[in-house]
Amino acid sequence: MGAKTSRRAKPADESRQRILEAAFEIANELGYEGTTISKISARSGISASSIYWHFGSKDGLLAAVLTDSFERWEAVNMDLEAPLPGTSLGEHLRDIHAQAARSITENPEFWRLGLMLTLEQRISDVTARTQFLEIRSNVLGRLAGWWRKRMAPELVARRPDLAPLLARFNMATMDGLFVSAQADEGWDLQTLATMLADSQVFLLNQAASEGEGTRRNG
Amino acid sequence: MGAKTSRRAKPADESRQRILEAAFEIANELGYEGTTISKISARSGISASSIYWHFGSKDGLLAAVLTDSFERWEAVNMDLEAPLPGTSLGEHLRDIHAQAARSITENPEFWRLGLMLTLEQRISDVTARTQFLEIRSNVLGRLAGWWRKRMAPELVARRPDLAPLLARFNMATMDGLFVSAQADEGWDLQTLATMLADSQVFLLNQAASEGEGTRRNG
DNA sequence: ATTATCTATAGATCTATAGATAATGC
DNA sequence: ATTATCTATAGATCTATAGATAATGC
Repeated sequence: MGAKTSRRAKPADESRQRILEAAFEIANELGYEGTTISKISARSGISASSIYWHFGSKDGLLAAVLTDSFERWEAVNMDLEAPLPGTSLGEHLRDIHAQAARSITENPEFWRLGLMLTLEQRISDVTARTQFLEIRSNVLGRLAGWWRKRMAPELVARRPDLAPLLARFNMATMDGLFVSAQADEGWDLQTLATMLADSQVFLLNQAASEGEGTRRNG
Repeated sequence: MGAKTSRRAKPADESRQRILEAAFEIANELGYEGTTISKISARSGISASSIYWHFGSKDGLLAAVLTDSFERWEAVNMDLEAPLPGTSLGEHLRDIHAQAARSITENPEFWRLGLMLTLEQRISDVTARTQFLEIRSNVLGRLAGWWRKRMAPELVARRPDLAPLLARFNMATMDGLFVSAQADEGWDLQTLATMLADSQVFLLNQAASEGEGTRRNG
């Protein structure tokens, strides 16, 4: 009943966008396995066959969802700057981590989706999972580069493993804070971010002083 | 074809166990949403109706899976001891975290399942999810208690928030190492565990020395 | 009688495609 | 002609239950 549905009312890819949004929301709530074309169709109001027309397959759709949401996430979260002159490394790190902690609570969607894809263990035929793992490894590389610039050249030469380790320690802790925030709203993420910043400064100093005169043991 | 299936060949709850195992494996690979009675039936070789007879519902089955796997996990992972006399806190922590890192790679199943349940955001009608969150909060409480015993009474009185914070920092980092290990096999978890131990000792000392004469600012 | 299993099946949901149809761009 | 949509539908899979059947424990 009511007006006959007019086909092709929308310009170009407004529908595409609606589908991506609905799929992103559902994948975020339920993971890859819980995301079905049916649910996406119901939420977006666009027929299942149109979804297939746009994306070809569930795998293709989820891959597009990941790319699309990554672009938005990256714009907000990946500006790694050098500390301003006059700012200590410790202060700067506290700022950076505080910002990261804020983004964990304010827009957790992209990272949550990625972590769910990481934990779901299908043999690897999920394109979106592979994409996320690549993004993750890329972010890690950028973090390591940032750390390398904060280290004295002598230290970089003596401990080439240190920058990647600090980067990994960083990412691991942030992943952990992320999961914690999902499990329980009551965490004081700001304080925990400060603890991480202070720990990193300590670890860096520890490594630097180990080299002064003494040969490392092990 | 072949011999007619004999019903009720098995004693008491051997079947129950087979179902739990199959369900645990599948839930581990695919999360709650990806776990279906059909798949469990196929993997365990036990008919769907028998599964319903044993567990009543999918929710009931997954709740049983979580309880059952938690018991096995707890037996291996939750013996928090005091440091032996003559061992420094730092050395002891390194041991503890090294052990935790080993268990992350050696039997990640229970914790992975829990994290997947945590990240999947269904409104909360999943009993297993609630159970895991309670377990998590319980583990956190035990960790905080452990830390409190390592702190001078004066410090406990002055910074009652410190033990829970160290516990949370600990758990967050371990969650993060866990996720990292799932994403990429190449991590040197032992070194990262050492970094965590050293950081905690540093944070504890930092808090202790802050109280010597100076009033904390903020 | 109770316990534990099976087969069969209803009804929902899911993936994917075929084929019709309407708007757009030549 | 191409683009973007819809309805209809096939066939698979899923949840859950009914009802039959066999072993066990009185």
